[in-house]
Amino acid sequence: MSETTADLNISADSVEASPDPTDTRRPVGGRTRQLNEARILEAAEAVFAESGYTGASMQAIAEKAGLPKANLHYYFGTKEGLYRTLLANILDMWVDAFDHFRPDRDPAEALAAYVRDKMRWSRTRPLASKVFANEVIHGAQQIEGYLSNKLRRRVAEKAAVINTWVRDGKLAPIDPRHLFFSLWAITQTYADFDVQIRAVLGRRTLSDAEFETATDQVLAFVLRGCGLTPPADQDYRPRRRG
Amino acid sequence: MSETTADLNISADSVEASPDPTDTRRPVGGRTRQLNEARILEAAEAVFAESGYTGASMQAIAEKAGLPKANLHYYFGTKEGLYRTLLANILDMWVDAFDHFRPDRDPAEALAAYVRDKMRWSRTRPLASKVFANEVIHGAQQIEGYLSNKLRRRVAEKAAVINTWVRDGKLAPIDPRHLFFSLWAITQTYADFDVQIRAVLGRRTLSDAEFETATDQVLAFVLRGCGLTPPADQDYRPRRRG
DNA sequence: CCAAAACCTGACCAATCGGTCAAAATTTTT
DNA sequence: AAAAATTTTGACCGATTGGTCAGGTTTTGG
Repeated sequence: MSETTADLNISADSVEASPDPTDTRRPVGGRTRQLNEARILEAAEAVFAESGYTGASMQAIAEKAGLPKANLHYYFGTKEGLYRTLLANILDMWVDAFDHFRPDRDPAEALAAYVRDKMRWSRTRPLASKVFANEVIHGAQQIEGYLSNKLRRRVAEKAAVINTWVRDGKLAPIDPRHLFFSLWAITQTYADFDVQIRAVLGRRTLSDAEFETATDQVLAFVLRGCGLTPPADQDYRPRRRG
Repeated sequence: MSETTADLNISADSVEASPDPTDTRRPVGGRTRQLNEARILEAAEAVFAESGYTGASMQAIAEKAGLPKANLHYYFGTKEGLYRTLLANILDMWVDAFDHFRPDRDPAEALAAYVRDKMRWSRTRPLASKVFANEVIHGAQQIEGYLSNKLRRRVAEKAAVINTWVRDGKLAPIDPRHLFFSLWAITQTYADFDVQIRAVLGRRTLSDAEFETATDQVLAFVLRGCGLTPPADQDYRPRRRG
């Protein structure tokens, strides 16, 4: 397996492994290496998102990256190694959004900031979201450790914060963990199920304005769902059919 | 292609094709045929849900069904034919839940019935949900027609009903289509992302009681999100950590 | 400028894939 | 019971898969 293959079981514990003397990893430097690995990972994200893990072929990724197939194996060893590295990159960017939930912050503000972050993520990195969704749907074998360790702890930590808000009467009585499940589902559906959404809306693509509308709708729904009042009534009003 | 392969482009229009004299399909009878097709479809649902379309092999489906591979091709022609038939079966069961949204019905009751139906579906047919999710995430090439025709029309039809409720002040100002996106996402996540949910909750499996809790949480969240009052405050109360 | 390290890649391999087919076995119809 | 229709199945096919490797080229550091 490649030297750069991420070990999700380690990173999942948010415990950096102590320096291993037998670690043969080259220093992550190497301009060429960094450039090519980035190109390969970008291509891999697109192909894995489109075709799933098994459906994605190293050949297809290589072509999209503009490199010969053997080159991919040189940098990442195996297909699984490349896939795991990609997943690790995605998860790293993922966790930070939790930081909005702090005890001293206004619940409505925290929720709004979190939802907006997640919606922006669905808008700008839909492929990453699809790779993650595909992984979880098919059993999450590669990120089992992350889910039941790092993510689980992080959710428990933030659930405690939300529970204090509930206790103080700032929020409707809610199980924070199920709240998170709903928040994830609602926001990520705009990335994962974009085809369905566009089909139902009758649009080939969603403009920035349309996606803002979606975000406003989601936000208002979530805030009301938590027993809060959306900042201002949306200017949305149903129109009678001509 | 097999005679029993569903033509999703036709069924998607909810227009039954007029009897075609050149139609060479055998009468769907044949006890053996019906039995074996059912066995194969059940096995296919499990394998497609677990491995996705490309990841699923006819060999794996055959083994799960307890039949030789050539037998599958005899009944369904190609892998794509089997897959499309399976999808058609799933979609057929799907659409009916919409019927809860009727102008004369109480909005809270209609929403509650719909959510409960969808949650029950996630509980009893999680594999079907996963097959559908996988299909949509990877482009929905096989059900494009269904999404942009039958589903789109059905949503527009029910969106009109919900709009009247909004106009009458029975519901908070909501874009019904985005409401549907959220409802689908929230309920289906309990099937599609079950691994993640169980990991976060720290449970190997969810008992019926735990799933009822989830349903209650989702229902209360949705009703509040629509500007309605949940039937009774849940007995949920956050407990301080020992 | 030169040696060593890093990088590149065409050619090749065993395994698995979806699909075919002829011939045998079974069931249904007459 | 004979004939026809349906079902079963092992063997086989070309294509594609992930992965390997030897031997080349390029880059880097002293």
